[in-house]
Amino acid sequence: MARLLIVEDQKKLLASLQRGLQEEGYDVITAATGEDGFYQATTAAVDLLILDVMLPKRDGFQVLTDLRQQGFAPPVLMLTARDRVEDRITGLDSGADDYLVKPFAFAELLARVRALLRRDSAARETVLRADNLEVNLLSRRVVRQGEEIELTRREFELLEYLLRHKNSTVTRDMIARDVWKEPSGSLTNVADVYIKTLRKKIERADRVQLIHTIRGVGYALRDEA
Amino acid sequence: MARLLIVEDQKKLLASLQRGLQEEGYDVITAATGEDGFYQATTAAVDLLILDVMLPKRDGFQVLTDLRQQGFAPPVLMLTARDRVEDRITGLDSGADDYLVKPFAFAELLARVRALLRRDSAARETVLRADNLEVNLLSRRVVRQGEEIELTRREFELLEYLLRHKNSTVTRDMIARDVWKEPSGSLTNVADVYIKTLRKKIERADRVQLIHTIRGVGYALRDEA
DNA sequence: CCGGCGTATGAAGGATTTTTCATCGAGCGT
DNA sequence: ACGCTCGATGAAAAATCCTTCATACGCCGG
Repeated sequence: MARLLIVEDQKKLLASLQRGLQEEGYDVITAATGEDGFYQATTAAVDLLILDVMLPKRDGFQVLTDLRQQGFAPPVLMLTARDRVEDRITGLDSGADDYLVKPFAFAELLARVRALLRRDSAARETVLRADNLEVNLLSRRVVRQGEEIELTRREFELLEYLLRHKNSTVTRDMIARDVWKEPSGSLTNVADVYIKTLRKKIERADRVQLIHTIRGVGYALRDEA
Repeated sequence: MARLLIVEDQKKLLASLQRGLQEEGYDVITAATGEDGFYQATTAAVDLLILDVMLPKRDGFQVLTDLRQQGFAPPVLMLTARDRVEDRITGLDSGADDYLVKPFAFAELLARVRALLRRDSAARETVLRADNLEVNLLSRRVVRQGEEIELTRREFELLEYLLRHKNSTVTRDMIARDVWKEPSGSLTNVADVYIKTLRKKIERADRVQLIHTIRGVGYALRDEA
């Protein structure tokens, strides 16, 4: 589950936020000062930061500016008692993704947290699909029907190539050239062998055949959606 | 510049939003009904959708739900006169990324639009940098000073991890947990060994040291730009 | 039905990657 | 400066991945 960092100096509020968010299943870590918050944000692997503006020593705006400067990428939800429009604009422009004014309903905080995490993970997606097969090019994870499939580098590259040419036939020469980066007349049957291991891994329990043999030509990954 | 779609049935508000956003340099298209909004969102290449909730025929919630269903990915900012917490939660949970209650300050709308667009483009970024080192997460190619560097899977993942935590210290435990996906107290020094191979490959001819040892803590990839 | 061509398959060999281990060296506190 | 701890390093073992090869199978034309 996602890891949240809450930076808030009011003990009672901090405790109740932590408890509430943990009950929702989040992994919550906390800090009570701007300095500690900064430290935790840069050292723990945080998925979302909930940051109070009014903090002793270093205020939230400053912490956030410094973090973004450093390349801190996760979404940030600012909390504050200050309800002036200028404050909200300052917060957003110093790198916050959302801005919630105290007092707020916990349920709304939750909804905003969900929205921020949802977008963050959605935007990172670079996914190729066919049938119920999903290939994430960034995380390099392959999933079919909720089941994760482990592929080696070559297998992954071959599958990516087939997916990019979805519903059209690719010849062995094309594969040799583009996946193996070898001259046209590659003598061996490496590609055949890899097609086999791909089939074994991808078309196992699942009965829908994706990779079709085009006799005399090559292979085709078909998505009859 | 980014293209925004505004869906709003109040003519005067729509016109003033359009004008104001265009003055900021955005490419603005509009719709006055839920149906037209849905159509435009699915056919024009929209970077951000500003969506009113109260619309004739199909209301904003429904339009949004249908759009997300269809795979509509861009961020959505909902506008509404309804200020009940439940409405905001409904909006966020049906796929909105932000929710602004009328009447609002135009400057705040602008700040929220900036924040949404900023996050969206940042998350799509697929290149990590430090000094003159570039790591492309999609092609998995690593280049320093124009020279291509070949990394194995583990080396690449470790480097990516260090870069994602640029300018902060990562402990061996963090590396073990997040790169090797192993429980905390991993007994061996695999990470050390990989740090070494990374250093050898990345800090070769180039004299600028990137990976620093933080004695007693871990390692830090520093970018003193 | 048979032969021939093209594809599938199993297994082995080779190459690379990943991990372990033993030892060396460098920084830090006393 | 000494000793101790932590990190660096080289090399070898283990695991995995990639390629090759020999053979089996199946489709298609005659």
